[in-house]
Amino acid sequence: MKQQDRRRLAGELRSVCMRISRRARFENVATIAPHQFSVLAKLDSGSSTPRTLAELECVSAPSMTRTLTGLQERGALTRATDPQDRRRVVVTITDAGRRMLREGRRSRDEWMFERIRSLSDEECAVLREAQRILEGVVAR
Amino acid sequence: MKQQDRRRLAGELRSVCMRISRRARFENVATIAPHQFSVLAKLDSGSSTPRTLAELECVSAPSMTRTLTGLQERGALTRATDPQDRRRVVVTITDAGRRMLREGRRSRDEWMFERIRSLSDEECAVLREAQRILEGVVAR
DNA sequence: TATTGTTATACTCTATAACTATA
DNA sequence: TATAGTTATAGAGTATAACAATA
Repeated sequence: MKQQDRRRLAGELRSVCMRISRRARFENVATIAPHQFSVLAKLDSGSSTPRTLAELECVSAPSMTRTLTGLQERGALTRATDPQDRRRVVVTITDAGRRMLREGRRSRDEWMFERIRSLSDEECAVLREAQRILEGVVAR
Repeated sequence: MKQQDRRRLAGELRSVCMRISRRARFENVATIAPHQFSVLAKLDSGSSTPRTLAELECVSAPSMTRTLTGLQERGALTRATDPQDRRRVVVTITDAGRRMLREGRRSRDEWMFERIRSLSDEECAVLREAQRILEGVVAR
C-alpha cells in the first residue's frame, strides 16, 4: 500500500474512531464521568497513589486530588496513608466502585452493541481482526 | 457469531476507539481546540446559523455563541445578519479558517499515520475494510 | 406571542502556585 | 532540601435564566 494511501487511511480511521468515541460517550446514560471512570478502571487492576494516577491519566496532581475526592464522597474508593512512607496515600477501589465501573462499562458498550448486532458474521470477523491490530497500534 | 461474542467485541472495539481517540487528541500539537475544530469542519461544507450549529454539536446556544466569538476573534469565520430575516446570523468560514482546519486535520492524522506506516499491507487492508464497516455503523 | 441570538451568572474540570507534612 | 499530597486561585467550557431585537 502506498504511503499516500496509508496517510488517507490513517485520517479516516482516526476520524471514525473519534466519532464512535464521541457518540458512545454522549449517547449513554452513564452516572459516572469519563475521567472518574478511567481512574476506577486503573484502580480495578490494583491500588495506586494520587501521583501515579495523575501521571497515568496525564492530568495535574491537584486535578487528581479533586477527582479522587469526588469518587471517595461517592464511596467508590478509600484513601489511606502508607505506613511505610507516611507522605504517601494509597488509593483502593471499593466494592461500590467496582459496581460503578461495571455499570459504566455496560452503559457505554450498549451503544456499540446495538450497532454491531445487525452486522453479518463476516463483518464482525473483520472488526474482530481490526480490533486486534488496533490494540497493537495503541499500545505503542 | 454468538450474541455473547458480539457483546464482547462491541466492548473491546468501543474501548480501543476511545483510547485511539484520546491519544490522537492528547498527543498532537493542534493550535485549535476540539469543539472549535468541529464547528469549522461543519462550516467548511457550507454557511450556517448559531442555532443550527448548536443543535448539530449538541451544545446550548450560549455555548455556541462563545465558541463562535472565539473563532471570529481569530479570524476563522465571519458573522453577518441575514437580510431576509434580521433575527438570524449567518456564519461563514474564512480562508484563514480553512487553513486552521487543514492544519488541525494534519496534526491529528499525524499520530495515527506514524502508527499505521509500520503495519503490513495485509493489516492495512483489514483496517481499510473495518473503517468502511465502521462508517456504516456510526452513520446510524 | 414566538423565535434568534446574546448577556448574566453559576458550576465543573482543568492548571499553576503556595502550603503542609514527612522523608 | 526534596517529595507527596492538598488547598488557593484562576481560566476554559458548559449550562440555565433573563434579556433585546425581529418576525
